[in-house]
Amino acid sequence: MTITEIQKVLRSAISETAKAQFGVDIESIAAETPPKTELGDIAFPVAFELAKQIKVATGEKQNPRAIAEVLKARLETFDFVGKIEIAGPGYLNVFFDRSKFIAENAAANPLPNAGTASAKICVEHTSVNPNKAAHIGHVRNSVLGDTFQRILKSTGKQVEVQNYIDNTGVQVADVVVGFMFIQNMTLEAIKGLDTELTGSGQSFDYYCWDLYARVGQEYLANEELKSKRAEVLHLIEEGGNETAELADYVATRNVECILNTMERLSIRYDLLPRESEILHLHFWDKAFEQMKQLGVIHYESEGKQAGCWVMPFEEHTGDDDNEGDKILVRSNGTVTYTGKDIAYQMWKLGILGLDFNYKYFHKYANGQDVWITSPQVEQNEGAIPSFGGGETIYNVIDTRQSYPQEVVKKGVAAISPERGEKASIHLAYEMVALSPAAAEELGFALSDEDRKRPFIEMSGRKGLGVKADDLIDRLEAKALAEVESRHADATDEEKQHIAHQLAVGALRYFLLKFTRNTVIVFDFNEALSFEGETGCFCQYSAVRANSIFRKLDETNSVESSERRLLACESSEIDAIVNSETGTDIWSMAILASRLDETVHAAATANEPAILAKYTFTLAKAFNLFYHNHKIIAEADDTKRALLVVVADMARRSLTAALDTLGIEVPMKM
RNA sequence: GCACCCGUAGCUCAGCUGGAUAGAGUAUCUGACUUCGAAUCAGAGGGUCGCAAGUUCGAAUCUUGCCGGGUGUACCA
Repeated sequence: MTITEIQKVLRSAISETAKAQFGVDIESIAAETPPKTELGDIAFPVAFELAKQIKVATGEKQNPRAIAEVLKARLETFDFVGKIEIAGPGYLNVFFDRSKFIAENAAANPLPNAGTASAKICVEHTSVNPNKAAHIGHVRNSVLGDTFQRILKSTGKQVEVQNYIDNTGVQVADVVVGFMFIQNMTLEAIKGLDTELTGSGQSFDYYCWDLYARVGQEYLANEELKSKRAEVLHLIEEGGNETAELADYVATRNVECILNTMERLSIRYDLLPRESEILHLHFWDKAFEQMKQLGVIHYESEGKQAGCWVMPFEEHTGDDDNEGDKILVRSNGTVTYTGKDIAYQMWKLGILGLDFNYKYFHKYANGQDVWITSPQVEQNEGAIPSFGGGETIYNVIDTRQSYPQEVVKKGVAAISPERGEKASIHLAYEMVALSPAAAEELGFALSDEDRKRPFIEMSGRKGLGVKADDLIDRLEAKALAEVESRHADATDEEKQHIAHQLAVGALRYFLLKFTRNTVIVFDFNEALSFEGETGCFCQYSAVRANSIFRKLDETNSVESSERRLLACESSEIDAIVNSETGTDIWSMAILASRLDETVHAAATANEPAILAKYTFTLAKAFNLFYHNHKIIAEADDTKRALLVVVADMARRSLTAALDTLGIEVPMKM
């Protein structure tokens, strides 16, 4: 039995006993992991809760320890239980039968549910405006989203990953203004520039990064240029004209660049839904009609918002400057982002009654396909997968967009009350900001006031930010130097591959170790570190584990060791595992067995950091285990077999945990 | 004004639905490479969990108030 199964059995036994012996119904039974192995493998603080309930029901005051005694007698009858202790004021501490547990879990899959299909879940992440290169703030979004979808898959869910392309928004319009009215370039000229850039090893999205910042600066001084923005935006939204064609080229090229950046980090998508299709395939019109009929929005005929369609928002009141209600349709008839997102989310949930057209976009190096939406029906080779229609949808979006996301959620819930607000989940996360020192390191002049601030927000408009590709390049270069110093004999290709794996591990772990609602104040030293709580540390631990198994001969292989353990008396194993030095062997085994439980906890709490922390703890525990036990050199046959089996449990669990974080284990490092 | 987030070791952060002696990393100091790889391990010092009340057998965790920092409240996204 796995830990999860054992917990389930124990919980229901406690619940039944509570009902039978004390007449109390207890809805949820908390199970804890004791702070130390010496205190047990699972702890139930349930006796305190029961004492309280009994007092409420009968007025009778019972001692928690006496209640725990009754539960103890019941739980002791299970064969997987070694012993039970009542500790402190009434903790019920359960100790597993160690030899039995190891024998049963030695060869178990650390993630038993992965791959078992169920109702589909849609995860939207990345959704970078396609007008410039991605910076590390965008990468936090993508890494969180990608890791979360991996976590969901590890719990057995079927997941579809979408990256929304806002190809008709203001930000794309700004770069288009830059190309057309600052650079005076036609579409042909831009294509020529693109070829030129590619030829000289530069990238289109970097060029746009600088151009976008320049447009932002020019707007401040040039009113005429600023007036072009609305014009251009209108033409892009309308489509079927030269400006729209130019914008489409610019946006698509940026999408390609951003997808390349993300692929460097093992982040891939199934579908790229575009905003232009939301408009041209009349998704909004349909959602708009439904909301009008249901009365969830209304037309404002007077006041500040006269001429607009708005959704009321009572949760917080407006002030002198702003109304509390949210505008979905502007007085000029155009739709806001929030409005379009309502239509998009309805499609994601399969309640819109319309579908996109699809075009094959790209095959990733690993064989995965990514599709993009299209205004017209396309001739595709092979079948188009079925997109959208998720049972639950997760939207990985900056916490600064919490307010419009609440509006979207309310709109969707109003149209589909039976699905309700639980169907759409905003996976919010705090921004990645720069320390004043980091901003200056990037060459930005700061005012004295700025220098006193706790952090400086990154800004695409100002061109202030750490570009993702730059950081990955720096990480790879640094890792390569380290690999070079340790494995000078390896081929260049091999060394580069390892350096790449280490860079990905470092960056992904760095962005995952913080919980979602922590602002990451970016620091170059910390982000570029390979020591301490880093991805590299976890990878190193796994690499060491693997090197042991490469050196084990046939008679000591994992399979032989498992056979040897099964053949010997359990008392013999118990003698080792229950001895003083054996306790940390057991600690290693039980910790390695908690991956499945941890992945479920991370999925339930929508918090990938829980898994990152566990992975680090596991790696640390293995390093200690590795230090304290000489596995290959162990003289005692049974103990050696036990060490091999436990080390194997640890490395498989560590490898699976890292894989769920999107981090590979190098061959050597 | 209103809504949301944060305040825990010098610094950066964990702390699960209230539970056992509040933990990591980093920095500082000390020790360990003839070994399955030292990108590692061990040890030491370092805490009024912002402040104050309340609920409870029990509070870093829940409630209220205050102080300090941040974000949002756009006919941007």
